Amino acid sequence: MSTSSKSLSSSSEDDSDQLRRGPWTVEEDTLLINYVSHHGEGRWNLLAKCSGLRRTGKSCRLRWLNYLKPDVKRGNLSPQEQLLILELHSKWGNRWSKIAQHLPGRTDNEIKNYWRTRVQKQARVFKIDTDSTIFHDIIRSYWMPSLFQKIEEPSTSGMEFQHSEISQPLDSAHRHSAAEAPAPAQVAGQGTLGFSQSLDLHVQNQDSEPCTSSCISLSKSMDTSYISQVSEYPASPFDAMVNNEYETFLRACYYADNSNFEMENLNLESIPPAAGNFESFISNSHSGERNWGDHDLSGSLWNMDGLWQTSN
DNA sequence: AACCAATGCAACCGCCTGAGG
DNA sequence: TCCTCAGGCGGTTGCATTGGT
Repeated sequence: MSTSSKSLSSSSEDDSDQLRRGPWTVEEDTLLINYVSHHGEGRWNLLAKCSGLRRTGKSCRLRWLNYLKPDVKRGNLSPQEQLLILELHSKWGNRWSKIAQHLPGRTDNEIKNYWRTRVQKQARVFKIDTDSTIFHDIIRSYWMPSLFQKIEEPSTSGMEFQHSEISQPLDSAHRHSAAEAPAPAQVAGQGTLGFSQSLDLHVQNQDSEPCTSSCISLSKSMDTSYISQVSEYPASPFDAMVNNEYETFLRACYYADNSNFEMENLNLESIPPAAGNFESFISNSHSGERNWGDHDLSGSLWNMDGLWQTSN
């Protein structure tokens, strides 16, 4: 965003003692860039004093790191990056700077904004807490597979994924009967993230943690050295559910139209009537009350608009 | 065309941590 | 051990932009 057109929210040019606040001007950016190019990063308070900028050191640092630094990547987050954010957030929570370390060119601020504007928005739509296991499972069972779907589609991105077994049919895993289903520890990653996809990621390990589950193997333009391996997923909350309910939920997710597998398109209103409310569905499941289980989902699918429809 | 609400994002705030004296 | 300060981090705010009516 160009700051030159923005007006300063406070202070005036002739108020020389006052620190400037608000959007940065082109002149300020130029001053900062010139100073850093000659003296390097760091010692931000000194920089603020010596550069002629009437900004706090913190403000200078932030402007540099989030906007002016040459390797800052701009533009929309790729599906790969979104997937990585979701994955790493499930591992580390709101450790934005730590997450950002694994997305070259992306800043913690940008990732934080992405989370708040995109991910939390969905939680509001569902009227559930982003910290809830329900929401985490929606992400893993729906959003992340949709991103994988996008990644699989050619020419949607300059970056490519290498994921073994990713082309395996979506339903191959969850078609296991409850008896056949792997134990929760084994399901971790596959039972929650893809529930059907074995995402055996092979990533260089920065943290020397064992790479035990789905790890994303990024190639091409994304430097894999930045990607830490992802540790074990927590067991799916659905592991505790009545098997039939879990199975039914997975079926519902699977029948979603792959061509439009977008979190944004997930419309709980369009889910089969008895399961229109996710929370009640979950609670009913836990209480043993059947919900979708009584609903014949065969032949039902998500249409191109992400709306639930039945074939008859 | 005008208004309003929602959205996205840059920037700020306040707290925490670690280094140095 | 305590104090001070710079830098880092996560949370929050403010405003320009966008989309709908």
